[in-house]
Parts: sequence; structure tokens; C-alpha cells
Amino acid sequence: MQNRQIPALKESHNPLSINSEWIGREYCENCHFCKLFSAEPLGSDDANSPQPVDHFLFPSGSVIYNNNTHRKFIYTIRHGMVKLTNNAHNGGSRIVRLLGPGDSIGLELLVGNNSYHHTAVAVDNVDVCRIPVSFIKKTIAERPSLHNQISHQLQNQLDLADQWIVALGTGTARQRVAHLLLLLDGFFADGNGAFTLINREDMAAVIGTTVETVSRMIAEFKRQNILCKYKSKNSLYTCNTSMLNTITLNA
Amino acid sequence: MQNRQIPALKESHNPLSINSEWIGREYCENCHFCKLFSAEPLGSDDANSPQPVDHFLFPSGSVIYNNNTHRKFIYTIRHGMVKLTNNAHNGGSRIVRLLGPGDSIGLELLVGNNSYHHTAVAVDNVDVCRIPVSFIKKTIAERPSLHNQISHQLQNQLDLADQWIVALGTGTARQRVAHLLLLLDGFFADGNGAFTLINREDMAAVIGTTVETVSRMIAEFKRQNILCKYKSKNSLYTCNTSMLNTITLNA
DNA sequence: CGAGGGGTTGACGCCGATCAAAGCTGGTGG
DNA sequence: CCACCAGCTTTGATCGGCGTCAACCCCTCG
Repeated sequence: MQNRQIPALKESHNPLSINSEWIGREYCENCHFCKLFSAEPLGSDDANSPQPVDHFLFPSGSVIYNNNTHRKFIYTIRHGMVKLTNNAHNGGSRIVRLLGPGDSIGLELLVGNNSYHHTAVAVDNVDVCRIPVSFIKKTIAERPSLHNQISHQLQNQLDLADQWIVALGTGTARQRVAHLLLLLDGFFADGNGAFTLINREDMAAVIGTTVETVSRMIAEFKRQNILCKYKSKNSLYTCNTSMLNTITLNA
Repeated sequence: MQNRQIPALKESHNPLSINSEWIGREYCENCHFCKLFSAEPLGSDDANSPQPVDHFLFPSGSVIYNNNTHRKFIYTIRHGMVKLTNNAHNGGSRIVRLLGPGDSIGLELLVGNNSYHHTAVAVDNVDVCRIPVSFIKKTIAERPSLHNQISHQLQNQLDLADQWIVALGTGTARQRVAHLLLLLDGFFADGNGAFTLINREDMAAVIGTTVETVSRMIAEFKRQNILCKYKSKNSLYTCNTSMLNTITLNA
């Protein structure tokens, strides 16, 4: 029987056994919350107490948090890529967002029933600040401007989600893969315009097709030099964005 | 050539000539913002000035606002259903959200470059409160608790968008239509558990298929008595949610 | 060197897009 | 009242994209 069921991600992608590495306790220069914290000194009563912002490394493939679990931390990404997955109740799984440096995850703990709404997994080696919800709430109370940061983050993720629906959920597999490559190129390219290609399984979970279909499209793009290895090392790639854009438009 | 292109909605669905009807100037009992406004009296300087919250009726099919336009109003829905559409840049169009009473639209004006991120169209006759952005911002300044309302709305819409990606963008056409019916039944059913079926074109724009495919699925569900006319009048329907749920799971 | 995981490619069949035509329904005018 | 029309819905026929299953390649690691 043929259906568009997305297979559940293999266990190898959720290796709970891989532990994150605690790096230190510090303010972060690269994320909104931490920047705010460090930019404006806190109230005098807090000035002496150590700030509970921890810095963690999550190795590629490790789980940052699980859907529906009740923990008390929000994370901001300093470096690397994080995927947020939702498992459809039929057993499948779908990636609903790819996030990178500057993005915050787990914001849903600030409103509602304080359980995570996704499973967050490190796509590559990920570098995060872990901030306790209680600390954010306390800080908000004494500095309402933080609210704007949160609204911005939420609105930004909402825009991403809508873009996801339209660009990655519409059109042929060929068009969707083209869209995904443009997204990776736009958001995750390094200074040289090269980006790391995520694996086929993740690509399939992003655009809602099978691994084989994605592989065919990627292989075809490689053969057409639309997608080129940038350096043999590290699976860095560059892409011809104008050709991808035309593919996006036509078929 | 076969592709999953979504055709642009016909002009009949964007009849700018249909004008909204101004009803009055009043506080709304049915929406968060207005409820807040009326629950807690504003500062003394505002108490005497008339509140600029207007009440409008938008007839079915009329445009509430257009994507990328710069206007200065946020709307909260009192009654009826509103669709938010995004046109993929290849000319197609896709419905990214269906919203109903209690939901707010246009919140993106509160952050960023104050232009709307979608086109909002009344699916049936819609009853809204129109609130100026400047008024909301002013009110927020003197009552930061409103921030929580906004965060809630944003988080709620983010959850809806994610659900949209997973439930309505994954699986066979049959499964997606089943999901859509469950969504309509869950969110838009009246006291008797009956809901108004949206037209096939909108359904197709929701789940990302063609009108014909949707029609086939709906017709099949009708024949199987999974979807039944509730009253001959007004295209009200009821559905067998348990059977729809099993369809959702299988194929 | 064998094992295992990820990527690529092939063969085949089905779902759903496409094109086409015929019912249905509500609105309009004679 | 009916004829007529426009728009929506339904149904049929055809065919291409993509899901499915399977084999094979390549790389890494024990």
C-alpha cells in the first residue's frame, strides 16, 4: 500500500545515552536573552547572586529535550542546528522547524502548561545556553522589555512555520527539495556561502517524502552541478541559488 | 505534467468590492483584548476618551486585510471563521490557518516592520473587533500584563501551525481530509456538534491537494455515512469522529 | 576483513494530478 | 412557474510522480 506515511526516526537519532557536556556558567554574547542580561545589570539584590545560565554542548544526534516532558529550562542556540520534531499520532515523525544561532527553543514553557511541545534534537554539534524558566520569569517581572524579545522570538518562529507550510509542504518533491536547499543556504551558510547538508532522512522528514525520493533529487542536483561539494572535507556544499529558484517556480 | 501546484484562489474569493459593515464602537465580551480592556479600567487620562475599538461585519468571502499591506489594525474574531492565506511565490496559494472566535489576527504588526504577513479572508460571515495598533501599544505600556495575552495568542497560533504541518501536511489525501474534518468538528462545531463544511477549494488549499481529490474523499465519506448532513439547511454536517480517527491512523 | 549504516539506483505499481464532462444548486429574468 | 445560467460539486479516464521494495555502493569502525 502506498501512502505518504513518514517513518519514525530511527532510534539512532534519539540516543539518550549520548550526554551533553557542561561547559560553564556564563553570560552568552550570542543570544538575545543572555545579551539582555549582560547589557543591563540586574537589580541590586541579584547582582551578587550567581546567574543560573549554563552553557552546554550537545553532540550531533543527542536529544536536548523530549516532547511532553516537564522540565524547566529554555535554551538559546549559540552555534549549530537544532531540529524540532513532532510525531504524528500514527507513529510517524515530522520535522517542523530547523533552528540556529540566536533562536530560542522551549519558549512554550513560558505560557500554558509548561511541557515541551516538540522533541528537540541536535542536528550537528550544538552549543546552547540553558536558562531556567523561573529565572526568566523573575527577570521579566523586573524588566518588562524582555517581553518584546519573547514576542519577537515567537513571531519569528510563527513566520518560519508558515513558510514551512507553504514552501516545504507544497509542490513536487523536486520543488520542495529545492526550497529546502535554499533554506539551508540562506540560514545556515558560513562566511563562504557553503553549508552542511543534513542527512537524507532529516530532509525527508522536513519535506514529507521518502528518503529515496530525496536522494534521487539530491543526486540529480549534484549531477547538474546545481549542488556542488565545496570542500571534500566535512560535507560542505554550495548551491546555484538562481537555478534552484527557477526549479522552485516551474516543476 | 503532474505536480502538486496549488492553483491561485479565484478572484471570486477576493472580491474587494464587498465592503465590510461598520456596526458600532464598543467593547467586546468575546475576545481577550477587549475583555481585558473592559475588565480593568484604563488610566484616568484614558477613561474619558472614547475607546477606538470598532466592531465590523465582514460578509463571506470579503478580505479583511491583504498580505504585505501596511495598515494599523489588529482584529479579534467574535464570530465566524477566518482563513489566513500565503501565496507561494510561484503563484499558488495555501491556507496556513483557520481561526475562529477568540483568536486575534494581525498580531505581527506589534513586532517587526508592521506589515501583514498573510491575507485574511472571511470564510463565512465574520464578526470582528478592530483595534488600532497604537492603542494596543499604549495600553501595553501602562499595563504590561497584556503582554501575556499576546504571548499566549502567538504561542497558540504557533501550536496551530505546527499541528497544520504534521496533521494536514502528512499522509495520504484521505488521511489529510479526515484530519481536516476532525479539525472543523473540534474547533468550529456548534452546540449540537454540527459544523459548516467549507468549500472544496478551501479544503484543497488547506491540505495541499486538488479540488477533485478533496471532492472524491468527501463524497466517499458521505457514502460511507462518516460525514452526514445534519440539517438539510445551511450545509451543516456531523461526522463520525471515531471512524475518522481510524482513517487518520491507517490509510 | 566483515559488519553495519547511510546513500544511490532500479523496477514496479498505485495515488493523485490533469483534463474533460456531466450533475446540482441557487439566483435571475421572462 | 419554468428556462436559463454561473458556479460549485461530482465522477470518469488517463498518465506521471512518487511510494515501496530491493539490490548495490561507499565509507567507517571494530
